[in-house]
Amino acid sequence: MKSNEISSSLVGKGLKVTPQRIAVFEAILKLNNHPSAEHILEYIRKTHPNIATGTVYKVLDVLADKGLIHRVKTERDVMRYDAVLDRHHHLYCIETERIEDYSDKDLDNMLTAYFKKRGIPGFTIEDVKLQIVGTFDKSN
Amino acid sequence: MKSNEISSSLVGKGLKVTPQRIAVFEAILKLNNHPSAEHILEYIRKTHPNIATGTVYKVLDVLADKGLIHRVKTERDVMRYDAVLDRHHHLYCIETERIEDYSDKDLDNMLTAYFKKRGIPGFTIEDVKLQIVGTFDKSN
DNA sequence: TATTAAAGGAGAATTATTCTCTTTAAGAAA
DNA sequence: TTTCTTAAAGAGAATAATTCTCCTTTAATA
Repeated sequence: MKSNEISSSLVGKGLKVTPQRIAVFEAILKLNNHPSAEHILEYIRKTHPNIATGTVYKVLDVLADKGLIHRVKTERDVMRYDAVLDRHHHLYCIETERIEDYSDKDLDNMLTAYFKKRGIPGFTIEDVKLQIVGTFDKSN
Repeated sequence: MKSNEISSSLVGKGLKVTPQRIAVFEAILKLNNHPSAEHILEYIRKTHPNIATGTVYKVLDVLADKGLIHRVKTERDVMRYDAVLDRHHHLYCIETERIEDYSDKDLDNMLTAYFKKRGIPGFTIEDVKLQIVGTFDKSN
């Protein structure tokens, strides 16, 4: 995603385009392994040394609220972030703190069909996300 | 689960049985809607007014590490806890911070069969948990 | 009952995040 | 382009959850 595409998606959500917002968005795209706010800050400060910590948190919040990024949570860790590019689930490594995306169209279709047929009484489903917990093989 | 059963499960994990550990475990069982550390503290202090905050956190940590309870995370919220009684998933309400358990044997069987057949290259699956996001119907 | 390693208590410290208040600048309008 | 308005950014204090340190107590075992 290029800088002007980022601008468009901000405008599309009725948000003002600012250098800080573009920087945060670019950082999340670049740091593609679910960076924390701190990772993002560290990366951005290379090019924007004076950006305020609170600004990065505010930008992450507004981007997440508008659905441009996702908040990802770990069992132990602080909040982490994820650009919303396509539907995917997450692989969580028990041993390390590694998180990877996992996309699986067949799985999604199966789940959609399942819940369409069954539903959950008293609850309207918006989204179903899998947390697949386990370990990455040593060779990785 | 009675107090002596809690004791047995602690012993079974090689843990010493202490009044504090029993109190924390009992609180999680009693406060069955995924209490936070603060909820647990508040509840325990009724009967154990002098328990140290750090003790509760340490007990939660050791119970979770030994697999006697689960850590549950919300998108926005602090860590919350859950007694491990059976396999279940979670319903997250977008509008409120409500979290409910969702058990579904058929779903579990379907997922187990799916991943048994397909697997994930380079990853050994230990557990698959669903986060079902949506809204509870008004009548609830 | 004496021993000892594990666990608990107290409170300071840390860390991620939010808040408050002021200043700046993006985007709309003149 | 300049002006205006309001959203956004900056700075840093405040907060809240959690962890740490160090000392004391106690559960389990001999």
